[in-house]
Amino acid sequence: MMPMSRAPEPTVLRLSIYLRCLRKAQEEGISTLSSAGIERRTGVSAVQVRKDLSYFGDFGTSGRGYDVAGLVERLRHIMHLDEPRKAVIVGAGNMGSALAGYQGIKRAPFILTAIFDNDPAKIGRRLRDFHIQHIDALPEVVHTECVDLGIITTSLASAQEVADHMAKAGIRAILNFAPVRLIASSGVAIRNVDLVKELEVLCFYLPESINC
Amino acid sequence: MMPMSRAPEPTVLRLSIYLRCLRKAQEEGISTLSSAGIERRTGVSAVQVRKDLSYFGDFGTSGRGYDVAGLVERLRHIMHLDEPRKAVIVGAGNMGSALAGYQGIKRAPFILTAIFDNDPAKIGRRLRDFHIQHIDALPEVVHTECVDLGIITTSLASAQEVADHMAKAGIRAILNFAPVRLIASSGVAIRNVDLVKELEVLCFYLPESINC
DNA sequence: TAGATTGTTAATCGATTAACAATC
DNA sequence: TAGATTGTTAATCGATTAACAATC
Repeated sequence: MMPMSRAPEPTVLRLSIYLRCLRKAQEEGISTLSSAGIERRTGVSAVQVRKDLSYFGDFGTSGRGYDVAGLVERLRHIMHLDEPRKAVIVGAGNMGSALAGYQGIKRAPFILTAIFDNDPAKIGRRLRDFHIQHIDALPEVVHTECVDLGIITTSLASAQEVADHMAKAGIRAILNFAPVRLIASSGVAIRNVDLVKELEVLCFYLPESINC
Repeated sequence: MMPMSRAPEPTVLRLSIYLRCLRKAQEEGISTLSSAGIERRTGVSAVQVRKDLSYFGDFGTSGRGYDVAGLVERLRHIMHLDEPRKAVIVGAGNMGSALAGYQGIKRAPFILTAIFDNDPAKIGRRLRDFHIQHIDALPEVVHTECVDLGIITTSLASAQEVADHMAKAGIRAILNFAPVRLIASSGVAIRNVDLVKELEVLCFYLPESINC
């Protein structure tokens, strides 16, 4: 009935899954999808889909399901993806370079705006479509370009300092690739991509030495 | 008391956190750490730490805490990180290249063994310390080198096919960077790193247009 | 012994699932 | 109307937290 604000985090993660599924359906020319249809395409149970969506409003039609285009628009709005979201990368190493070339981060609504580093040897050098800027220029760029998202691809040693710089510059959301749990400034959302952790967890589920 | 096998997944994820914390403490020359000490260093509550460890055995000493070196060894064993773990990358694009240069994946117990692609133009070319091999060579390499881990950095379009190839070649654990939920062959553990999803979730938690 | 800290059992909390009335 | 499907309330499930006896 009423949009209740506080959705659990697992729900928010699934919204992104639904959005991807609906966009794909849209490309396939499908105009209506039931929660059962979304289950078939995502693996998330139909009742979970309906429950998740119900946190934000009534989007479906009894007996028919959800209008695909309409729900895409609603989800885009709910997730704040209906206007451009500018991002900057700090750390012009391997990972920063890979992300700067990654299409997913350059597609709407995301706009990759600048890349920073603190290594004097790198400043001014070209990386993909960008010139690497000194980290000191971050606040200026964040301010003039209205940057929302900060991506940290520095070494472990610099990550917390960079996160603090970002928060101070006004960035309210950080994606961190350094293998450290950052201490968040208040009001700053942080998500961590921890590749070593992922590999270690996979090893846990691996039977010991199957191949040898 | 008794090691009870079935630990919940959140527990397994935290084991990796504890291991990192303990290794750091070890480097700092700390020989004993209580669950309260681990809480201070990781943010995971002391009772959670004790509960998590209790799934696998009794590792602590009442009144003192945990022997750091001993617990590191125990955790390494529990997580199957006490012998080399060979990994291959499929997809020699930006992300594959970045991972091939990433130290975290080259440090013990991980050994990056080979990189594959299906683009004839790339085969044989040098990438970091490797020569890119044709994907058809995957089963041979997996077999002779005893590869445990497969990392997928291909496009969305190829990811499922590559996952199937990996499973058929005998790889039992896959780390997937393509933005798609892979259908796992039975007995194959899969973890997904979904960067667009991470960015979208961050946007959800972002207030709308603060900087503009 | 007294103080500190573990490992476990019971209580709580939060998310998922089941059941179902409402409605197109 | 009959069939399909939604949104919600109640029941279940699983993980976290609290309480505490055991023990070094």
